[in-house]
Amino acid sequence: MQVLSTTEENYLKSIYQLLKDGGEKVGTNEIAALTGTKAASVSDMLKKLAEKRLLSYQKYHGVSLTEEGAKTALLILRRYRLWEVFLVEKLKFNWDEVAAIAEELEHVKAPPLVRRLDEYLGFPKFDPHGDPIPDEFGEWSHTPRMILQEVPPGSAGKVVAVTNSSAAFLKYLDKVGIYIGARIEVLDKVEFDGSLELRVDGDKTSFLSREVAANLQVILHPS
Amino acid sequence: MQVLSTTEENYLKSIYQLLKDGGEKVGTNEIAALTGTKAASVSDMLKKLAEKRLLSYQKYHGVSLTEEGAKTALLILRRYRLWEVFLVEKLKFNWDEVAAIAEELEHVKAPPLVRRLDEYLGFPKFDPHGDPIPDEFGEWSHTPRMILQEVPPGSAGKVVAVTNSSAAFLKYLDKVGIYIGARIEVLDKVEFDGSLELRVDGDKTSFLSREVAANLQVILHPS
DNA sequence: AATATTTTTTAGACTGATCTAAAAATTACA
DNA sequence: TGTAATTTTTAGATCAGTCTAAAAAATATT
Ligand SMILES: [Mn+2]
Ligand SMILES: [Mn+2]
Ligand SMILES: [Mn+2]
Ligand SMILES: [Mn+2]
Repeated sequence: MQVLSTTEENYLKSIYQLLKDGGEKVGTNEIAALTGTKAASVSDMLKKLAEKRLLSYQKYHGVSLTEEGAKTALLILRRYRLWEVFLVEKLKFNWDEVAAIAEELEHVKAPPLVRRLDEYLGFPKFDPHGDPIPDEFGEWSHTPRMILQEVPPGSAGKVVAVTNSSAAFLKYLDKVGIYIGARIEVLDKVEFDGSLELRVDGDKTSFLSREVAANLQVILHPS
Repeated sequence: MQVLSTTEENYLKSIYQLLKDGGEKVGTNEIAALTGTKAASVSDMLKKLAEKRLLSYQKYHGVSLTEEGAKTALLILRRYRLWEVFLVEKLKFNWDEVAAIAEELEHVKAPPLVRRLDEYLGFPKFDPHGDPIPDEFGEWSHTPRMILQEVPPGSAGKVVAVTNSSAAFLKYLDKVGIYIGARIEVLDKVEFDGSLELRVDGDKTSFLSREVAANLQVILHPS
């Protein structure tokens, strides 16, 4: 496992994220958009990371991560999510405030630190947004989840993750009383715009737009 | 308060340390030795930091920190020592293992993080080595301390700080059972080499060399 | 006071990360 | 299928931080 710069780590993680919710390959402009750089800079970095065998790169045809690149990305993600847990569970930050800080902390690489932090936090399996935390080998358990938007009316379940961690989205969820672990009953799906009518924790009744419901993951209760 | 790079922060903290246990001005070579760089690199950095009004610099005559430079250094030291407390108190690292990790963590500058960390740790006034932790204004209370080496035989006191934080030194203290808070009675001072015979916590009797005793600070018990 | 030694600065070069502008390749579409 | 639009790469600069080697200044020694 090579020692990477903060910048290299940030690129690697970005590429991982883009591949995860995209396809086989990811393009230069996409990476530039996500990392806040220009395509020219990305081209340079892709060459460097390909040189280090972290990704496979054919000019003009995008990149994908190698085995080693993917594993490295997952170990960065592990640190990122462990710090997120720390910031929320221990320092009492709200879940919409932790992204930027964890973005910095994730680059402190001392392995004993990561191990002890994990232990101190009680070996959490999920971060404050419901995302799984890879273990020290870059592995995690995949539990089957359903997108709330696709849950048929009449079903009930539990919110287990959000697939958008922007402060705006998370603050909105706070306002309507939705959180990781909240019990949800889908009462109706409005034909016109695809919005959902639902009950949260048995009492509150809310309407959620299609966009919002598409960014919530649930596990259905057996009915 | 300007935004400084990690490198600039490290230089500033080093210069602060050198001035603290040295005199009025500190020279280029000294800084190079402490930061592990070459004199030429230091010259460049001194120009840059002088430009930013963090230190006053006359070519060939060494540097001293300005008011703003000193305050900035103290805020870096604050973050460093708070992280040291975290690593020892919460993550259960030994006091000889935390320097390098805190050296990295100190550069995460998000102000809410530092505030919450301080709160979470219970607003500690001293780090694991007994060094005072500056408050958010860069201030701390100076309690009068005595160097163990200078304590007259027959006196008793409490260890409150170490003035050397090398792993070798700290491990040695572990071995002879000396720690921050340990009660010490000075039984005798050996004329020949200046070493001390003392009792630790009422039972164990040790001999400490002059070098070791010179790096321990105590507060004497009123007798 | 003159010379030798030490310290510090400058000159010039290199690396990593970034940019803009221009060239090249790919893809879209008429 | 040939041209237009888009995407990507290259060329050439800049900036921060570092280095070695050489020049300059300060300090120590005779
Ligand atoms: Mn990051
Ligand atoms: Mn998260
Ligand atoms: Mn540092
Ligand atoms: Mn300390």
